[in-house]
Amino acid sequence: MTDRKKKILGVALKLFANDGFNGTSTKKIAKEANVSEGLIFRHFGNKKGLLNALVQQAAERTSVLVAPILKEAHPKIVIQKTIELPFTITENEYSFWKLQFKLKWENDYKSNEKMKPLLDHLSWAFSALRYPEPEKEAVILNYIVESIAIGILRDGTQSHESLKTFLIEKYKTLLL
Amino acid sequence: MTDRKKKILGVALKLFANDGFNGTSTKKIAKEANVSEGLIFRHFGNKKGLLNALVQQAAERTSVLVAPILKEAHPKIVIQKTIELPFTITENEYSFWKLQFKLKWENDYKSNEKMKPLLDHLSWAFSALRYPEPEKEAVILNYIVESIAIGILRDGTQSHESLKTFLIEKYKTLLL
DNA sequence: CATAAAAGTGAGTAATCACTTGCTAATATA
DNA sequence: TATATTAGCAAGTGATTACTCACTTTTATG
Repeated sequence: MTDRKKKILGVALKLFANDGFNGTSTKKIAKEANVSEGLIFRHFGNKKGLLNALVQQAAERTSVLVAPILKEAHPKIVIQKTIELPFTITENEYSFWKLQFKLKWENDYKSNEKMKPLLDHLSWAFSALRYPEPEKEAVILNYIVESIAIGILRDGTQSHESLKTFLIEKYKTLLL
Repeated sequence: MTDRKKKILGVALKLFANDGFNGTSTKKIAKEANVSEGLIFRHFGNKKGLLNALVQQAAERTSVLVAPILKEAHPKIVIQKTIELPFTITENEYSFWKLQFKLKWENDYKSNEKMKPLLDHLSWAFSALRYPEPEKEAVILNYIVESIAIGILRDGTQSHESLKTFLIEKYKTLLL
């Protein structure tokens, strides 16, 4: 991948995340990336192709992030690592996640199956710990984690830091 | 408020919720509302003015929905009613809530203070029930409820119905 | 009933949109 | 080194955009 192509992707990610897909013109992307507008279409075909490239990058990045949890064989640590997940977001990844969460509302990009493996592994963990309704516990924890991620994207990490230990302790003491 | 004005608001709500603000043209709104395009600008000044009118309607509607919980004086019922909140969404309100949640990602309409009174009342309820960290419990429950609402908007009510009783039971048994 | 205000229309308008085309510069490959 | 392929640019293109304006129709009010 050429430097200019990477630059286009980076700028598009930031602008799509902030101003939305329809709120961002290809002209603005080109200008901010110091690139001719035509180059965007040379590389990505059309505007939607540019978004698709970003979505594919995101899918790969997500699976990398979730992989260590899926490999984890100790149920308690699976839960702990899941809780810690949103707190591993660094500021330079904000645009990335912001776009991810925004796209969940677009009809074309619902794809909630990306988190399915994590949900299944969480169910297994709760089941191993003898929770009476492991699937529901998994869904709830997944919801909590997603909301925290959204909250962090809105207000920053440190405002939620105390929630992390609180949740970890909460789930720790509930395990008997 | 004239019939045509109401019609414009209704159509705009649906289209903004589905296709986004920037993804919806005033021409399309006018056509679907059987109204001249100029009338939109006569009534709302500009396109953003139309969105603002919808946002204001939403604020009023939200406070009406939350009001009975805020009046509730029994902490256990405050929690139960909060859990039940997302399940009171009917299908004809989907567009309304969809737009609400989408707007949370727009820089101009973050306004998360709308739910602040509910959050405070939840804190009070958990405090009254001798939870060691009532504020955090309130935040978590609020997150859960928001996520359920989002899930319902995505997959419908009945797929989440079992979660309701599960959560109510969960919070019931934890109270000593 | 007269008249002013409000509601409503439809044909514009300049600006912006995503995208194309014809071309040159760089890079890879034989 | 010759040549084919890819990367990149500048100047377009028609379509669409939010919005305006001159005008007519309806409603309210003294």
